This record gives sequence, structure tokens and C-alpha cells, in this order.
Amino acid sequence: MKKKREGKTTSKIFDDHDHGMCFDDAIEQIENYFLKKNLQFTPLRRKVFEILIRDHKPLGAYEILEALGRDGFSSSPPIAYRVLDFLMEHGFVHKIQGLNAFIACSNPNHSHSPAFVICRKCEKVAEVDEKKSGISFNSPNIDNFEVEKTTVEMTGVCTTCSRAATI
Amino acid sequence: MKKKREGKTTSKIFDDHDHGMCFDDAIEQIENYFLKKNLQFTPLRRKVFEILIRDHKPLGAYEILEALGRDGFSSSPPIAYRVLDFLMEHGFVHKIQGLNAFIACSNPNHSHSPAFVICRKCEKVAEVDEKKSGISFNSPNIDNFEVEKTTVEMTGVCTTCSRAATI
DNA sequence: CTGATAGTGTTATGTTATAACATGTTATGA
DNA sequence: TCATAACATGTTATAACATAACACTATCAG
Ligand SMILES: [Zn+2]
Ligand SMILES: [Zn+2]
Ligand SMILES: [Zn+2]
Ligand SMILES: [Zn+2]
Repeated sequence: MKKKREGKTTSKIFDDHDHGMCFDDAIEQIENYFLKKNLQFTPLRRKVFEILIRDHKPLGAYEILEALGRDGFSSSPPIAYRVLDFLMEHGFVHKIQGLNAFIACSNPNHSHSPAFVICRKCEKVAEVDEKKSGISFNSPNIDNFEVEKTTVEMTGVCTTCSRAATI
Repeated sequence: MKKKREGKTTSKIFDDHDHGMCFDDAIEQIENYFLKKNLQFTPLRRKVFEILIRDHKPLGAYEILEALGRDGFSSSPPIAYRVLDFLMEHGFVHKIQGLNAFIACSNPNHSHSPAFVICRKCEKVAEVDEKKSGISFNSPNIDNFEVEKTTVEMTGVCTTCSRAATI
């Protein structure tokens, strides 16, 4: 299962986006979405989303709360959980079940069943496209069971970490 | 939440096994496995597994602890978590992330990446075979990322519950 | 016998999430 | 414009889930 790659030492999936762009795009997309849907993109909601998109990595609810506190917002638990629920409903945030953490969506405004690749050493997380990842998640309908939501998480060790371990 | 069973109204995936057989087989399989591997199938471990396989439904750690207490074992949290970790390591128990609950494996002694179908109304859970479910999880290797473990959970509403809702 | 390992027990604490209720703010629409 | 409903945020308390750290016993190899 081990492939060597000279030149490129990092897992591409973790590094293949221009995050400067990503940040600006994401803010713009969420603004437009809320405008179009007549939903309030309140300072609190904006702040929570900014906290998540800033470093674009999974954060626990209590980490988000700390950040909110530092920025002058209330930092009692329901504040974070309510906003996170709201952002998740609208597809701008996903929960990583394996980490009890939340992450900004990498591909909002497209209906999608996200899959996540999680390095258990460095805890980097990548949201991967179903097709791209080679997962085919073909059958949303299992024997008349109506699937509403899928959770797909792949945990392992990324190239960077596995190289670091063997040096 | 009552079950009607005229003809064939239930989702087959939830009902297609003879649980009497399942229970006996499961106990026998786990005994044999531990024997072969020279591992101790202690009274505590046996009891935890029995609790899980008895009704063959997901149970929270604290529910298991209550049951242990009723049967004369210690019911402090580490007791359950340690045994559950042990049973999970050996593939006889899986964790349902979406429910913070644990369930006896439906197909032990076969290396497998289980997928779960979860009804959010009745909380019934079925462990489904990858092939059977139509999920093909073909690519364990994503851009050099070495996948060690996959979590696949499909949440929705089962036929029984969806019929009940529309009556 | 001695020291290592494994299994269980116990206490305390850490972490994650929600219930319940209070207060302010923004539409709606007689 | 004034009631009222819906929404958003704030606060306190508590529930639910999970682990750290250490103690005690049994087993067994050297
Ligand atoms: Zn997404
Ligand atoms: Zn890594
Ligand atoms: Zn299984
Ligand atoms: Zn159901």
C-alpha cells in the first residue's frame, strides 16, 4: 500500500488548494447564499464561519467558543452549538464524527455527501469529492431505506507523517 | 413506533436474520476466536458481549454499565470502555459514531469495513455488507494516503417508520 | 521468590452536548 | 402603531460521553 513519490512528499489532497482564494471565495459564497435565501448572516454567524475557514481545519466546539470569547462574543456552549447546527443545516460546515470537531465545507453550494480523509497523527483533514476519491457511493437506496445523510470518514496516516515516522 | 407485520412491510435489512441463531453463533465464534488466539474470554468480557448481542442493538457505554451493575459487576465507566475497546480491537464490536453507541458485529471473523444503516426515528441499526449495500469502497488508497479504518454510516428513515408517519 | 504482564476495580476529572429559560430584535399585519 | 409572532442571542445548570491515574490481585516465567 505504500507508494513512493520523489519530488512531492506531501499528500496532495491536503495541500491542493490556494487557501487565500478559498477563504475569500467561501465568505463571498456564504454571503450570497444567505442573501438569496433571506437568511441573516449575523455577526456571530459570520464570526463562527470565519473562525472555521481561517485555518480551514477541524475545531472542537469549545475551541470555537474560546475564539469567540477572545473576540468579544459570549462563550457559553449553546452559542457555538446553535450556530454550528445552523451552518451545518445549510451545508457550510460539516461535523467530523471521528474527532468531535467541525470544519468549513470545501465545496458549498453543491449538494454533496462529503467524505473525509483524516490523518490520525497530524489530524489534518481533507474533504474529498466522491468521484475523485475513488469511493463510489452509488446506492443511496438500500432495500427501501431512504438515506438522508451519509457519514464517510477515512482515517489513516498521511504521507508526511508516515515519512516522518520512518526517518 | 409499533411494528406492523402484515405481509412485508418492514425493511428487510433490519429483519433478515434469525437472531436466535445469531446469538448462539456469535458466542461460539467469539469463544473459538479467543481460544485460538490465546486470549482470555473472561466473565466480564463475556458479559459485555452478551449484553450487546442479546438484543443486538446499539447501546451507549452507560447503558452497558447499568446492565453490568445489575449483573453484579462493577459499573464505573472505565470498566465498560476498556472492555469495549478490547472487543472492538478484535472486531466483535463496532462503534456507531452517529449515536455514540456500540453494537455487536454481525459478521465477525471476516476482515471487513462495516457500513451501518441507521433509522433516525426508531434507532434501529443494520450492519450491511459493502457489496450488498451497493456502496463500493474501491479505493483504499487516496493519493498516497494510507487508509487504516473507514467509517460509513447512512442515516435516514426505515420503511416501517416512514409508513407509520404517513398513515 | 521476584518481577513482569494482564485484568479488574476505584476515584476523580476531563470533554462534549443539551435543556430550560430570559432578553433583546426584527418582521407582520390588523 | 401597536400587538404579536418568529428569530437571534445570552445565561445557568446539567446531562451524556470518555479518560487519567493509581490500587489490587492473579498468573507465570526466570
Ligand atoms: Zn462539504
Ligand atoms: Zn498527517
Ligand atoms: Zn462487523
Ligand atoms: Zn425505523
